[in-house]
Amino acid sequence: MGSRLRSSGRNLLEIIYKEENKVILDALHERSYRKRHLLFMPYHKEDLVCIVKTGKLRMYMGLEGKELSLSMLGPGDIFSTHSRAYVEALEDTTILACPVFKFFKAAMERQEFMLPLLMSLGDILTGALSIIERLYFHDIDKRVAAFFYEEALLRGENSTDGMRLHVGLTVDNIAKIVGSSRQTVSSLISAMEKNGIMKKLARGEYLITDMEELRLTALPCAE
Amino acid sequence: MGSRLRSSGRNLLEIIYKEENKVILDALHERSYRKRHLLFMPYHKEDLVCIVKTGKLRMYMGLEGKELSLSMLGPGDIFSTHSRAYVEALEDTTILACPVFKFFKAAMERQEFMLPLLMSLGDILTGALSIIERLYFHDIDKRVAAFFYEEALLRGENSTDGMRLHVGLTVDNIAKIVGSSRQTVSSLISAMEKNGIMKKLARGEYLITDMEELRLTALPCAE
DNA sequence: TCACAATCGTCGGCTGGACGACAGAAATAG
DNA sequence: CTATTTCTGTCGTCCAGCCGACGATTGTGA
Repeated sequence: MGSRLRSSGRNLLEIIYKEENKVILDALHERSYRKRHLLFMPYHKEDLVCIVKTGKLRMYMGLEGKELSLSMLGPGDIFSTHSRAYVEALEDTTILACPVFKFFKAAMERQEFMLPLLMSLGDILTGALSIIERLYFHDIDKRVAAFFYEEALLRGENSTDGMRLHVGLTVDNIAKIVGSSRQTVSSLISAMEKNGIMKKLARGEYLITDMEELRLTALPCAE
Repeated sequence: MGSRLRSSGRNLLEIIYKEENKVILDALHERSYRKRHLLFMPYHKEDLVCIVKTGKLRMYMGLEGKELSLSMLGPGDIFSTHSRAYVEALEDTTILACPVFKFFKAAMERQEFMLPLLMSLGDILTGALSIIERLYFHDIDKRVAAFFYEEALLRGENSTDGMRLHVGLTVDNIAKIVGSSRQTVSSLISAMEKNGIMKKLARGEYLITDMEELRLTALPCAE
């Protein structure tokens, strides 16, 4: 998901497991959590930098029952606890955590690590700007279409009757990602089926029957 | 403006002008622009890091006549051109610019600079998350009240009849900052006057007559 | 100083989309 | 396997706030 707050890549994990970058790995401590565990609340008092080792996390903001998913984090992704976001485990997960300043000191000694780290931070900021842009400038029909279009580009599989897409998310989950209500997203998916663009096969499974029409619907939200 | 995309401080300027950090200053090139000049368009082809030396810039996103101000940048603030934002000069401005990787190399040699740089990036990301939160979770009346409340905390001046506040922005400018239309912000200001909370003295000048009521109106948007 | 541009307050119409509700279907847990 | 929980599609009501329009006021530049 290109518009999400995450750095894209396993670079960070590969780098810290190199022998010459041992100082960084030594600064990090493993923590494991079970599925559904709420790892961090907003303004967590420990000011940590964390790297996901295995598993999957969801970072989101919430207020009065309403939620906005900021990102789905996987292995190699980095995040900090000094923010107003919740972090929950979507599956059993292991992270590598370190107090911020200790992390900085270690990172400062390894240029090989520092550059991808900065690039990761840059990616996260780009993702935040993308969320802002979408929420402010684009209506929800564009945002939903863009969501599916981008998912299809990333993980769609061609088949005889169209492009199969295993999203692995419920309609409610998708709604929290695109910043809308479940009911609205549901009816938009229904409309796309009526328009011959996409068909819901089962929970989390879709068939995109007209990729070009989906792209046009998503414009200019997805480009 | 606490919720804006800017790092708060002159640290970066002070640091790069120290003799021992000459390598960083040598990497930066001065560029000057007149008031109203559009410095950078979205996806500017030069991938630059810039630090404001003097003057004032506005960074904003725009689409089809609609704009959202992301931040007001002043001396010591840092930004990059690799983004989907426009950058315009609000007054005559001088910036120090450098290609990203060259900047990184120089910064990597000076730990004294690197830490405040990372903290600046952290501040910018915090600001982005704050914008997301406000746009998504709070109605416009809260956002407007929060805007004035925070401005008052920063630069309000006590007087006999209340707190004088020189914002220096038109209603239209404020609307672009809080993410709304001029008409809506105007009518909200009018309502606050009717409710005895704040009074508009002149363009960009306000008198806050009930700071506590303003704070309550702004909750939970401003905390 | 004057002409013009920018700013502004106000009104009313319109719309995007949230959301409660409900019945049915699918998945999960014991 | 069964009971329970989660998910879902659909409908209809409601409302936050956008936006065109217009006349008045203020600020700027020559």
